[in-house]
Amino acid sequence: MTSKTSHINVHDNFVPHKERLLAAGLRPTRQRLAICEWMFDGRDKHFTAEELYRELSAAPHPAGQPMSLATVYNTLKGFTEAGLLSTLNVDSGKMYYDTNTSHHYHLYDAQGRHLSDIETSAMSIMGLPDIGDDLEIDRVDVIIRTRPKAGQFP
Amino acid sequence: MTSKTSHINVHDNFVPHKERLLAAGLRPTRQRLAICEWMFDGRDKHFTAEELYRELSAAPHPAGQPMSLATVYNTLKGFTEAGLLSTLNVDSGKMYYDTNTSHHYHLYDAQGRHLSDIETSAMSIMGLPDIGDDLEIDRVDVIIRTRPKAGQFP
DNA sequence: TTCTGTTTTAGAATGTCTCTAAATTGGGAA
DNA sequence: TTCCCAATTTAGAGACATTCTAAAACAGAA
Repeated sequence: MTSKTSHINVHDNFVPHKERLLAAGLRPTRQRLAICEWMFDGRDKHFTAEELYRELSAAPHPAGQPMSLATVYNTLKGFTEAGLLSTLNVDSGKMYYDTNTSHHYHLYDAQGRHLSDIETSAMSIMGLPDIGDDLEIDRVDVIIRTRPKAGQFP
Repeated sequence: MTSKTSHINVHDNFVPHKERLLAAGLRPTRQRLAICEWMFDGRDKHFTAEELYRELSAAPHPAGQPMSLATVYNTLKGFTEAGLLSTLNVDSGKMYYDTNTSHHYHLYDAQGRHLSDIETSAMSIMGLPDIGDDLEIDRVDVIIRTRPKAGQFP
């Protein structure tokens, strides 16, 4: 076990991201790799462009790379088009990105401004409307918005 | 029939709107009445502030009243807080308003940028997640996004 | 190493919406 | 009716998210 993994060093962390980018047809630049490293840490993440920019600008950070805000916007758009990210409209005014690209629903705590995923297997929607023969369903967005229970002291 | 309705003139159209505003605790100003007249024509409407502004600015129009864009924004915000309108986040960047204030779902044709309502009675959602004892569900937003069927020639 | 098309960048520009402070208005009181 | 005042409207500035532009930097092939 030790011998097999002993020559895996920190730089190897980039390899899966590099492959992921190449597979998506995106050139693995320093900036894209840094964003991948921050985003794809194994847990589902929901964030805005501004949040990602702040995270990567905050030095020291494992994925810290000086990067312009325009690059963050460009990259997130490119990743979304390439299918590496999905987008979410929780509130008008800013776009949310989601590292979970499978079809799923969302729970949104407006108080804490926190989003979490709900797998489609956990919930079911019945009675989808008839949309005619020329259209098909692209996706079904569901956002369950919660608030502190009435009579609750926050 | 004629005698009973013969002295109902165009100005009477404003009366229900005036009452609606007063009931909502809003002073029935010229601008608010014009917006009401345009919005509440009996059919459910989905629109942005900019669209309403353009509609009311386009003369001649039955509800045409010179009105600043700031007033449109202020009024829509006030109407929403008073429960006369509901809001909808279809795409980030702009807010959509809906004259249907009952709880319902939406069908969104991204091609034609057209929204339509789906009554909650027509659809059912099962398996809502457990959200703990301190929170309650504020509302469940559902947007069914459609696209032209693959292999379709638009 | 050189070359070329891609990517990044700073800063300007755009679009949506809010704020500010001054002018106008609606509706009650006199 | 006329006066008055708080509520409303307004133009314009400001704030914020995002996109655009055109020039500099870069990645990867030759």
